[in-house]
Amino acid sequence: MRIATWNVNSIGARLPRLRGWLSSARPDVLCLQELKCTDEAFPRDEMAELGYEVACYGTGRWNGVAVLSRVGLTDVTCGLVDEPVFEDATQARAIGATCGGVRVWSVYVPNGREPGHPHYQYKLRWLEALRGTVVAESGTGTPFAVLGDFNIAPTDDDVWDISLFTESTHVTEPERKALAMLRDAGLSDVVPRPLKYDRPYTYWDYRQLAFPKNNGMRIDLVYADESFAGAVTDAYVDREERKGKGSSDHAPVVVDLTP
DNA sequence: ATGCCTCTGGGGCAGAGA
Repeated sequence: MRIATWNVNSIGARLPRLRGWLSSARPDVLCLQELKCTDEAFPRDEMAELGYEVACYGTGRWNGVAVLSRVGLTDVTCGLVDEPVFEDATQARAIGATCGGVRVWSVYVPNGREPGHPHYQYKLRWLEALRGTVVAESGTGTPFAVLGDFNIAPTDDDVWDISLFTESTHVTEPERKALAMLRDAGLSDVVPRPLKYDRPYTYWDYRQLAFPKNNGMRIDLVYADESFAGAVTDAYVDREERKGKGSSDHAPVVVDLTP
């Protein structure tokens, strides 16, 4: 069984690349983030042509998450329990579904903007709500994982140059502590192979030749419980998908499990 | 090293991304 996660940075702009990637990689389950579309605008017919059912949660211009599956799709949950709001609005950042006997959550963790910003506090509160969902749903014997854009680099080696991040989100102690709390709740970080170079970055900025220079970050993560992690046979970052015109700034992370 | 930022909404350019 193949499960993947990909921040596509707009499902509309990425549709040709998404179709091509689904046809070649053929994941059984794909978690998507940053749809930037409403539920009505999601290209369900195009996904159905490729054999995928869709569960999506999107509100338009920003955010938006989905789960695609060709091994069944049930028990869809939109949003976290006690999910915090930002500026009085709930944002579409988490969707859970059960696919082929595996429980997955596709998440787009708030960016945080900068330490001290209200969005940063929102990010930390949001991660606490995610932990609540993990505690409630993982470790039951049904393989469970949270996959998505966590907007946190777990270690200093997960950014290309830590000295450039002294005033930045993504590497602060409270953010990393939130990840540690997820691990304390029974999840482990399924670290993918990089395919090239020595670090499995998943994101490279569009600017300043970041991708050719490999100035990347590992912020798209797979946090899996024991049942899920124990079944993993391989995991890799599909950096080929970051190349060329019309790419997302994130690459897919692919995990293979025993059937 | 595989390309010097891209996306949406709205109809210009602001806001977000990380």
